[in-house]
Amino acid sequence: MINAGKRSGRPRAGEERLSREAILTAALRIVDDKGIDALTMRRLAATLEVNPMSLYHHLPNKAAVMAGLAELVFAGLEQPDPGDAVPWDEQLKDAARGYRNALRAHPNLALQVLSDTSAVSAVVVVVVEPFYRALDRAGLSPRQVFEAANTLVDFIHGFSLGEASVRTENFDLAPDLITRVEQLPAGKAPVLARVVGELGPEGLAYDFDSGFESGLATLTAGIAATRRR
Amino acid sequence: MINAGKRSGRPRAGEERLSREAILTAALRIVDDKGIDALTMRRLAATLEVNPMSLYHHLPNKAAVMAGLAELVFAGLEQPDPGDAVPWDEQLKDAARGYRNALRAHPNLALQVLSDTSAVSAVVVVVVEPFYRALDRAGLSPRQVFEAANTLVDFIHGFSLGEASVRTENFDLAPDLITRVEQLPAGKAPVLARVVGELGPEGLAYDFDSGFESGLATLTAGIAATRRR
DNA sequence: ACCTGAACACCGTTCAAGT
DNA sequence: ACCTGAACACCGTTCAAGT
Repeated sequence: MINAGKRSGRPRAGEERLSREAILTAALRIVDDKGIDALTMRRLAATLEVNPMSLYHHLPNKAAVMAGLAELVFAGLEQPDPGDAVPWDEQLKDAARGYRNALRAHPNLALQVLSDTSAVSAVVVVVVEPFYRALDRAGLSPRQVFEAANTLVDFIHGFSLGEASVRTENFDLAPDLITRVEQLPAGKAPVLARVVGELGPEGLAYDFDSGFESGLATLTAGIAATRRR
Repeated sequence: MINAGKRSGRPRAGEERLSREAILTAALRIVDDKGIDALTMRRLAATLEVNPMSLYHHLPNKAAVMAGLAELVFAGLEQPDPGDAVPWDEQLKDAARGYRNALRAHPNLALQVLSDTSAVSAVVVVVVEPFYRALDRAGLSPRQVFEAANTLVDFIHGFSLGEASVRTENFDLAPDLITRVEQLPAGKAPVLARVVGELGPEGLAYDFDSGFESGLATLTAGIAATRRR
């Protein structure tokens, strides 16, 4: 209790203990350390050694805290763009890897961010330029650029959702999938059962990195195919 | 107040007012009508005209209610498989459309389901067979089938996430995107700005159906390309 | 202007008591 | 076995009062 003898009322000049930024930083720490459910206004205030109500002078409500977190995490995200030195598809893949890494940096927050339309569109608009640049270089029409970028972003979101869920729950995909397949009624999903059987536990030991690369390879190949028509 | 004179204690035989199924059905109705946040144990009990605590005799806690909802919605989902009468890529697209439609049927629930690993893997294992069948027919190796199916499912999840968010918030993509692009610092995202400008409001009037089809086209083209190596 | 304390209207859940 | 009532330990937020 460093601040046990705290007084109420307005702090003296230069003594403000609270600011929007300080609140959001503390909130991000809670989310990263204890998960999204652990973030309550009361707990947040407690870690700042402040009355819960003090927060409301800097942020209007809890939703604003959430939105502020999304902003905090992604606003500073600058995509390192390899530029025209590499082929367009490498440029595109690099942009995708950067975006995935950004979403991965705060897995507890990612679930929240990806379910929040306005957070997503704020983030996407900041992040998407390298995608557009690469797709433009590939020779796509404006409409094709727009659609390909959307498809790629959707893939990254879906992938990151799975990745974040697994991270926050510490669960092992391969045994889970095998068990589930075994529990299905016999003959219900023959091809699935055969493929899973042929791959075996080693083959299914899911590696998120190679799964992501595989998706990128498929998507860039598909985009390249679209281009030539 | 139909049941104002309710008594406590065990109901007579054949008089049970509560069951797991009745609870979940009522819960789904609340979620569909008022959104996921409106689903509280106390409110759920109220709509069933029952004491909140009675629910705990049928489901251990609120998380079980959520999981039960995911199960309820997707367990009965049978994919209409056009079978080998159509080319593999049409079969694949049909399976994807069916899965998207299933996620779309309860948009308020979709956000929840897609953030819940165990719900997702339970759903996926039931839904994924037609994907495997089509990809197998395309001549992919087991490993390629596995990876292509994952990529496709990730795309559908990311797409559905965006679709569900927009539905639950009733928001218009095109003006939002244009405004956001205009608010970016000049020169920050030149290609994005140019593409958005060339498409114009009409070109950006986002149609989820054609966005989804565009993604499917790219993915199937990419899968076809992978196959021939 | 900024922080506080008490209060309001909620939550999910435990536990002992009814029939 | 199934339902209930009271209680506990929380929430987010409003409002009036301090300095």
